[in-house]
Order: sequence, then structure tokens, then C-alpha cells
Amino acid sequence: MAKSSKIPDPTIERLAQYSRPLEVLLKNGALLILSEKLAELCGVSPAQVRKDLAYFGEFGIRGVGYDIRALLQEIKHILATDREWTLCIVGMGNLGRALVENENFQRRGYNFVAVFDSDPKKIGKTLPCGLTIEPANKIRELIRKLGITIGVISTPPFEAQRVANLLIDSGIKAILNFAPTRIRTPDNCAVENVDFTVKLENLAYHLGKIS
Amino acid sequence: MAKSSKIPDPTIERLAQYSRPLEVLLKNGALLILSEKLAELCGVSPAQVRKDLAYFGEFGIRGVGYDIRALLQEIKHILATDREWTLCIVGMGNLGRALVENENFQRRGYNFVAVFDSDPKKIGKTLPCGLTIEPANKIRELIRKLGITIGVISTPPFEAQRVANLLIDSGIKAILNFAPTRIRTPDNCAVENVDFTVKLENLAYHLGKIS
DNA sequence: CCTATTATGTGCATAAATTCACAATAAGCT
DNA sequence: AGCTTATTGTGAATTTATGCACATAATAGG
Ligand SMILES: NC(=O)c1ccc[n+]([C@@H]2O[C@H](COP(=O)([O-])OP(=O)(O)OC[C@H]3O[C@@H](n4cnc5c(N)ncnc54)[C@H](O)[C@@H]3O)[C@@H](O)[C@H]2O)c1
Ligand SMILES: NC(=O)c1ccc[n+]([C@@H]2O[C@H](COP(=O)([O-])OP(=O)(O)OC[C@H]3O[C@@H](n4cnc5c(N)ncnc54)[C@H](O)[C@@H]3O)[C@@H](O)[C@H]2O)c1
Repeated sequence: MAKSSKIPDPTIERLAQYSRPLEVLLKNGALLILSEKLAELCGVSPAQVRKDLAYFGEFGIRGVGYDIRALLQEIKHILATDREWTLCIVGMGNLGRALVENENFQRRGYNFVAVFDSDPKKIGKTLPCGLTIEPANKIRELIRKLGITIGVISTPPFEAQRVANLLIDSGIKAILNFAPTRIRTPDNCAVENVDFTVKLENLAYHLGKIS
Repeated sequence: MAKSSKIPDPTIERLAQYSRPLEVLLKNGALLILSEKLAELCGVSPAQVRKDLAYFGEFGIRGVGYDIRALLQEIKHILATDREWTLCIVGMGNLGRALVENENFQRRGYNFVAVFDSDPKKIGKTLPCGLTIEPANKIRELIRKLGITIGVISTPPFEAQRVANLLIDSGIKAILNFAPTRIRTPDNCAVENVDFTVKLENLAYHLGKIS
């Protein structure tokens, strides 16, 4: 049963990772998987896999393993990815465009329904995906009209907090931020940051210890 | 002093994060910062900041704070970002192009010196940044010739492991992987994965608990 | 030169996350 | 049915990371 208050944060992150190979296996027609196998595919320990899943219920069959289809469904349900989400992107530069054209998001239920920019030269342009770039001053209106719940920020860092405030003001409850700066949000708005250079610096650190 | 074996992994990640606001402060002419202020800017506790830094030495002045310029230099030295790195990108789709055009990397000493693709229609094209897309079969040759140490993978997931093997074979010691799949590397090759959809699923989980 | 003030550096306590090890249980076999 | 085998689910032990609280050291002011 879901003792929902006490779930470790890393567990949530791993659940998403578990779903990747499960999807592939399911597509390939596999029916069953052992914690040991899934662990290996994800680079974690088998006990970790079992414990992560056990936080939410008993999804396996002792002595047998996990039914792949059922397990995937459970994980998707836990992560609330068994429904459709509507998102918008603010800042349609190189990264924003790469995001909106990537069909991985769509396939997982993350639907971009509006994209914004403040550059007059970009506003009004229609993208290959069919969306037209809207001016930043329509953010509030369109978020409400289209019922957008997740906002993606891919503006330069200096604009990120201003944009975040605008999104929060418009009722957004979750933000994915690609600008390499921390943005502040009230407690009722979740933020996840993606900063590639931090990852690179991690690599550099490890390389530096060798060479 | 560097008891280098016992540094927590999260500490390394945070060091990179500390450097962001420090760079901004330095540019703005600030000279001094307190652990409390830096902590606030990064969303961590002041004790955490001090402890993280203390793993590597005594960089502050008691009763006074940290000299911003010196601290930044120390952090860069620890992370080995006080030197230049040469990298290549394999897979010049939307994401690969966004990465190579982003001057943030260059500014931090991460220099893309070669980019590869397997699509004949893309090979030979010259990008705004001045690099020409090379065929995948020149990966080995160019990595050696240009002394490339870090490889970036932005191919579809199905190709990622194959590409990784090629990079490892060519002597690469660190890989930044954007394909949403785990890649296996020998112990002497570090990997960092960047998976946006995992972050989104994190957000969805938190949203799901509310609405 | 001494005292008050301030903010760092750090040993110790606490909390969080992972791993261990085994009891529980399902399925197959005889 | 009972016995064997396999793998899950989980409490307890261990490891890892964070936070606390104060000793330490530097500075400023009288
Ligand atoms: N491109 C990458 O590979 C990459 C990698 C890591 C981080 N990032 C970060 O992601 C962000 C975007 O990167 P990019 O390469 O697409 O940059 P970019 O300069 O190509 O695009 C930024 C876009 O944001 C728009 N913009 C600026 N202010 C705005 C505002 N207030 N409202 C709406 N739109 C606004 C600009 O007009 C521009 O189109 C940056 O913060 C960058 O540091 C990018
Ligand atoms: N675009 C995004 O916003 C985004 C977001 C998250 C993850 N990703 C992931 O990043 C990767 C790249 O995304 P994208 O949007 O640029 O995809 P894309 O399809 O636009 O580009 C992939 C490129 O890789 C090339 N390629 C394929 N096999 C290759 C090989 N063996 N050697 C060299 N090149 C090869 C293709 O020719 C193509 O140019 C994908 O795995 C994607 O899932 C992308």
C-alpha cells in the first residue's frame, strides 16, 4: 500500500528509469522480468528494484517475477503518466525547437500545445510540428484557455525568473527549467532543473583525477 | 586537504552549481560572499556549502567570508574546468545542433571540435559554428588526431550503445549521453546521462499527488 | 593590546538511502 | 498432497549524506 508520505525522492527518479527498458521489452513481446534482470538493465541492485516497487504495492509474483505489462502499467499509474498532460514552451531558440520537434514527449503523453517567444522576428512563424510561435504577452491567456499544467523554460538565464513568475501567475503548477540558473517558486509549484554543463563538470572532475 | 577518495558524489554536483552564481557575482564586481548567501542562491543550507568546500581545503576567512574570485578559481580547479577540454558530438539532429551552437559550453572551456552523423544527406554540411559534419566512419581517426577526450551522444537510443562502443574503442574516457537508454562502459570510461523525460515524470508524479 | 563580533571549519548527532539476509509464498514436479 | 525450487517482499544492519552547535580564527574598535 502507498505509504505515500515516506517515498524517497530517488525512488521516483528510478521508477521512470525502470519504465524505459520495460517498454522496449514489452514491444519485443517479453512477458516476464526478474528484479535481477531489470536491475542489470538499469544499473542498480536487485534489492533496490524490489524495494522501490514495494513502496507502492506487491506487483510481483514470488518465485516467478514481474508481469511486464502489469508492472509498466503500475509504474505509469504511480508516476501519473497514464494520462495526457498539456505543456507549453517559453523561449523558442535552438533548444526550444529541438524539444517541440522531439516526438518522444508526445509518445509519453506530454503534449506541447503552445510555444512562446518574445522576439518579433520569431512570433507568428509556424513550426514543422504545426504550432505557431505566440508572443510572450499571450502566455497568461493561452495557459488558461488551453488548460496547460506544465511549463518549460528555455530562455536565456537572465529571463528565466521573470518567465517563471509569469507562468506561476497564470496558474502553472510545474516547471521544467533548462536555463542554467535557479528559479524560485512557491511551494505549490514544483520545479525540475536540467543543466547539461553540471553533468559535464561531473565528467571533467572524474577525468581530472585520472589524467 | 583532498581526502579524494571520500568525497560524496552530491558534493561534486553542488560545486558546479555554486560556480554559476559566483560567476555572475564576480562579473558584477562583488568581492566577498558568505556561505549563507551562496546557500540561499543555490537552494541549500549554509552548513552544506561550508562542508562541501571544506572537503578540499580552507578557502574562506573566518569572521569574514569567501573571496569570490579565489573561491571560483578553487572550484574550477577542483572540477578540472580551469583547463580546456575537446569534445565531439555524434548525432547531429535537432539536439546535436542546439548543443553545438550553444556558446555556454565554449565559455566554460568545453570546445566542440568535431561533429558526426551517419546520414549521407547531413554529411559534409557546414554549420553556423563553422564545423563540418563528418561521417561516422571517421570517428576513430578524428578523435585520435584531435585528441578528443569527451564524447557526446545525441543519436536515437537504438544507436547509442553502438556509438558508445565506437567512442570507447577510440580512446574516449568520458561520455555525455542524451539518448534515453543506459549505455554500458568499462570502468575507465565515465558516463553521465541526461534524460529530460525522467525529469518530466518527476513533475508528473508531484502533480498527480495534488490534482 | 585586549575585547567584542562575526562567520568559518568541523566533530558529533541525526536523517536518509541502500544493502543484506531471510521469511513468505507461488509454481512445478513427483 | 507434499516436497523442492525460485524469487519476491521486508525488517534490520549498514552506509551515506545532511544538519547542528560550538570551538576556532580573523577583524575591528576602543
Ligand atoms: N542549446 C543548448 O544546447 C543548451 C544547453 C544547455 C542549456 N541551454 C540553455 O537553454 C536556454 C535556451 O538555449 P538556446 O540555445 O535555445 O538559446 P537561444 O538563444 O537560441 O534561445 C533563447 C530564446 O528565448 C527567447 N526569449 C528571450 N527572452 C524571452 C522572454 N522573456 N520570453 C520569451 N522568450 C524569450 C529568445 O528570443 C530566443 O528565441 C538557455 O538558457 C541556455 O543556456 C541550452
Ligand atoms: N530533441 C530533444 O529535445 C530531445 C530531448 C530528450 C532526448 N532526446 C534524445 O536525444 C537524441 C537525439 O535527439 P534529436 O531530437 O536530435 O533526434 P534526431 O532524430 O533529430 O537526430 C538524431 C541524429 O542522429 C543521427 N544518427 C543516427 N544514427 C547514427 C549513428 N550510428 N552515428 C551517427 N549519427 C547517427 C541521425 O542521422 C540524426 O541526424 C535522441 O535519442 C532523443 O531521444 C532529444
